[in-house]
Amino acid sequence: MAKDRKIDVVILGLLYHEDLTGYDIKKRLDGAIGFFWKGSFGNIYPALTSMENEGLISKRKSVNTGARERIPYHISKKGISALEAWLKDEQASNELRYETLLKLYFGGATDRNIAISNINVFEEDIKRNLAVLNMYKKNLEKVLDEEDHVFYYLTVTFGIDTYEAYLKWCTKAKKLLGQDRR
Amino acid sequence: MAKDRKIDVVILGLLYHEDLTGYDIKKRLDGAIGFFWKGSFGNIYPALTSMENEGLISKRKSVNTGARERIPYHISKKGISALEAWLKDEQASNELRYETLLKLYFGGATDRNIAISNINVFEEDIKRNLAVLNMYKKNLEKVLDEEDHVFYYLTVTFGIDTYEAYLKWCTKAKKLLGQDRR
DNA sequence: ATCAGCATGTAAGGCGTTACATGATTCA
DNA sequence: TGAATCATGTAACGCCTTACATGCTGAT
Repeated sequence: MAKDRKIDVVILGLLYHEDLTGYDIKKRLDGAIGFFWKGSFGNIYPALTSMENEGLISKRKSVNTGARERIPYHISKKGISALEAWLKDEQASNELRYETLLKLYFGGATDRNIAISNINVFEEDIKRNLAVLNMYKKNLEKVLDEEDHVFYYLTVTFGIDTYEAYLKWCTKAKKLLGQDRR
Repeated sequence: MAKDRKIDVVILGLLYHEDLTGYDIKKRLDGAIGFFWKGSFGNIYPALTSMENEGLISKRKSVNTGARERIPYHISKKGISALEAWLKDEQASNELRYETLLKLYFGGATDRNIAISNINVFEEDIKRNLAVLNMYKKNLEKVLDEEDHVFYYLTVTFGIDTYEAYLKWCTKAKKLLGQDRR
């Protein structure tokens, strides 16, 4: 498996449950997973090719659903082993790159209203995302007893809890910047 | 300024206050900024060179402090304009890539204890970081009235608030995974 | 008729990580 | 003596984003 290409394990994780095409995988990444991991076509398709060469996954016969051909992939035993090895490996790289915080950190270089305005933009964005996550949560609660849904539920509540913390911080931050005008 | 190379604005933001060498800049990025933005030598030095070619910054005369030469950089008027333009631009890309959440999402592929163990590793990591951030906060509170320190303070409290939310979530998550064993 | 969505892929180019090269000073 | 820190840089390599190419189907 490619050393630094994390999309590989995302693909393996998804294929563990069902055969999927590259397009399907992209759809999944545009959903709930997208809140903590992103992927693009130019990222996914080459990964599928190289993972097939490594024997981690295999092509199933392509299906024509009317539109273009669909090429579903299937996980192999080797692929399952690789997925398990990754899950058991305790080290995980968690990184956030928050341009909003960067702008705030350097906010002293311009008018303070710019900083407040940037916080507002961030706040609106988070509110939109929070609404989506709450919808996911609501749907997941109905099926919490089904296989693996606890895990999906937990990633969604992680998002909700942190986004709610963000919103509280936004309020505090704007208050501090407003009051403390010098 | 390079289109997609965000390290440029980090450098400009830091140079706005004082002349710094590449090494100094790396030190800053290893401190409080590192919680929301990272940088490496192989990232910083080439950026300094290209930004000098663009006239955003300029070399000051190199100083020998005994060890190797130090080459401080100074921000130009053009550099200040670029920094301000970036601050005023409302769009900001905020991305998190949380491998821990990825492992949790796909946690159904192995023993549930693996998932719990991964949460524990994450929790310990967050606790360590939280201790550092609380120290930063304590130090900043003493000098909150000084120029720009409100901004540094706010980025630190952002980190503290979200990390505390993470910890609460960890407790909930482990409880749910423990109880709900099927 | 046209646009959105389905679907697979390639190509260019930039960006970043990691390791390496070099070498002085300070401290244990 | 040896390790850590100071300090600047280069090189290899891989990864990812973005844009492009292609073309069908179904809905408006």
